[in-house]
Amino acid sequence: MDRRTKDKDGDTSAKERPTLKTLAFMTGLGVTTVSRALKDAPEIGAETRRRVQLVAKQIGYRPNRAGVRLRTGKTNVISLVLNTEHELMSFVSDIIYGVTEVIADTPYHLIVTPYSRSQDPLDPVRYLVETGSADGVIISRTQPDDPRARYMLERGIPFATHGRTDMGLVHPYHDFDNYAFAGEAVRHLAGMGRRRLALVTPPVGLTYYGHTVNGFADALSEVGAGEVPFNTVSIDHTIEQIRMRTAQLMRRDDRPDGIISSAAAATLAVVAGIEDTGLKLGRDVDVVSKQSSELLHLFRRELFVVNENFRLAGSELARAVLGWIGGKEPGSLQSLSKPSEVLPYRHWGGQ
Amino acid sequence: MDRRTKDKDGDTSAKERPTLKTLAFMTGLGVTTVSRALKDAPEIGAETRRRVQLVAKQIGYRPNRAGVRLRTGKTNVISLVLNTEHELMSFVSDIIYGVTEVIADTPYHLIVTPYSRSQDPLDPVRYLVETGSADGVIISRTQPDDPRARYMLERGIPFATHGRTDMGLVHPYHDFDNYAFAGEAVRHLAGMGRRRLALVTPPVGLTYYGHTVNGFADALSEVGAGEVPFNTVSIDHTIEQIRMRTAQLMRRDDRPDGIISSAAAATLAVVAGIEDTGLKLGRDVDVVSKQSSELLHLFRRELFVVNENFRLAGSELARAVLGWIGGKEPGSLQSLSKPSEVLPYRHWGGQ
DNA sequence: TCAATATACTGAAACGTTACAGATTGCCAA
DNA sequence: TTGGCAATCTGTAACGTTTCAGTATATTGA
Repeated sequence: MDRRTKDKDGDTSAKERPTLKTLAFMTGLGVTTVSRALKDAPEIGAETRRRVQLVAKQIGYRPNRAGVRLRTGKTNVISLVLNTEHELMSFVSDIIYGVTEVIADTPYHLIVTPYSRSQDPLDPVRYLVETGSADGVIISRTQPDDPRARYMLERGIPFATHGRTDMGLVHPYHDFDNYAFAGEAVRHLAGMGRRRLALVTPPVGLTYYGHTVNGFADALSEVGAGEVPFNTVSIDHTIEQIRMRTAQLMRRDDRPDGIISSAAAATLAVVAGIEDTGLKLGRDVDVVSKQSSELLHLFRRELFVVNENFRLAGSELARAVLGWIGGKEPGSLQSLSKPSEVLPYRHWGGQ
Repeated sequence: MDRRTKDKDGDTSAKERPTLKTLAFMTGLGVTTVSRALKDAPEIGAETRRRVQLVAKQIGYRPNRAGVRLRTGKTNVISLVLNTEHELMSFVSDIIYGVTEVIADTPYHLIVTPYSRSQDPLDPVRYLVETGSADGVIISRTQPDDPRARYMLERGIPFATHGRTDMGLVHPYHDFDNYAFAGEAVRHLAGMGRRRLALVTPPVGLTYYGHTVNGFADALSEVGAGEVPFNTVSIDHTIEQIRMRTAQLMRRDDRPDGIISSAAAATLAVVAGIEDTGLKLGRDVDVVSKQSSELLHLFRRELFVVNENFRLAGSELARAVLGWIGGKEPGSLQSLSKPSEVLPYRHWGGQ
């Protein structure tokens, strides 16, 4: 018989990954006892518990995920559901880092579940739930009446949304206060004497479109400034479209003297469109933009920015899902991130 | 007895997810037969096979991943290993989309495994291999003598690297031809009469640092231009550092009249640094930069760009790992992406 | 002293899948 | 007729884990 044949108990070759059976053999206990000792079950003697845990640590035991998952249904997986066409570049990378930061010292893995324009956004969520592929889900591009949230609420699977819903249903979320952002931006521009403001909106249909538009409108009437409608684009449009439409806008007689943009990439296009018409940023028009990385000031120093931290969003969302999975009240897992004040140009790094 | 109690065979409640047992019950066959019929095993009758597959499709049977994984060890998971500090934003999002595009119609899931500055880059890879968490791994920031590639080669786990190694070992990779990029950039600048060129390099230690530097040096001597050493920064440095060091560089007597930058974010900082000293892009100095999204021309129209497609890289890498898993020769799963020509400003979208 | 009870541990079964080692049937050659 | 063989199908075991239903021993109360 081959000398390296694996024993029924324990390992002779020391090559295979240790299992509960290995631990049971080494400690002289039953696998049940070992299993319970590792999870601090009450009916295990204190010394036995310590002994088992010591040995487990020594030989680097790690529970087999497939075993656990098959037996308990627990996947130890969080899924981040992303739209492969319309998510912002910076959003994807930062939110992933934020999530991984939080789950780093948990047994959780992060899987990325994509969907594209052609698909119903509900598809990937349905897949995840039906196949039981994740213990928790994070979705973005949240809508006021979001079928995905409704579905997951029905099926009882923990999730968190980036952005709020407005369905009268309670669930964890993290959101940036876009109402406040738009308001601050308007007040800032008004404070500089700008009177005719235009808004580059978030995608129509998403909840924060409403927040932004309302913040904009409320602040406009508060400061007594006027709106120049600019409904032909949103930040979901291509750079080229935004640039062209901005140029069209700026050639009108009633062109705005202040523009507020909901995303950095759109802002680049807006500025290009402005300059295409020969107008000058800071003289003819001022622009306030949200950004998620410190790049816009390099682009044009005349830009005003408000920072939105997507890495924080990722962390908060991960914490929220884990909290729900861990049994906390969904209602207690909601957070709203306040915008920074509007920041003007400042010189970095130089002495 | 509760009426909704689950039968030993089949489902009465029709609420649970179908398994092989469900299928076996419905077709009147044994689970073994069903299992084999679903994977087109040869010893199953043609009609039985069709019948089983029909029923399976009808009731939406999906193999339980945990069951398969426990039994076979196959995880159906590809892991993308990312550095949470130094990866480029655009890299992360595009490469993820590229990968998901390819694995979309396979049973594979993508998990993101992060590591940070404080950790040995080998750690996450070791974790993946030791716990058997993935069938294939994709790594970036590849080094000429890469311990991760060496390790995975030893352990026999399929992987692909973004960037090449130089260890005399064969493995799948996808790379951008940075030697060609640097060469093209030099020739372009020389063609405009630029004679003293500086290079903002990739991170020292990565393989493509060498490729870039060599392409730069070879082309310099080919066209008879000179190098202005600029070794105090790489694209891994912060925006602020690059900006400051560029300004220092541009204040020297022997300042360059042409700069080549290996990444778009660094280019923003370089341009800012140039302008901090009162010099003008296009007049005093020309800059050629790599970019992965069409943004630099919006930034300064005088910039010259070469496009690198990270989404393509993601797809190629995914194809490569899947190929290796599927039994193809590692040596046949290598691809090199040629740079586009150097592109000057052009106006988009306008009529 | 005896039963009741608490304490510490254990084997067997089950989750869903695949691989192994048959079992059954029909057909053909000798 | 019989033996052999191909074509189809099947039960059992195993992957590693947790849960269920115990068992054995010591401790307690009366």
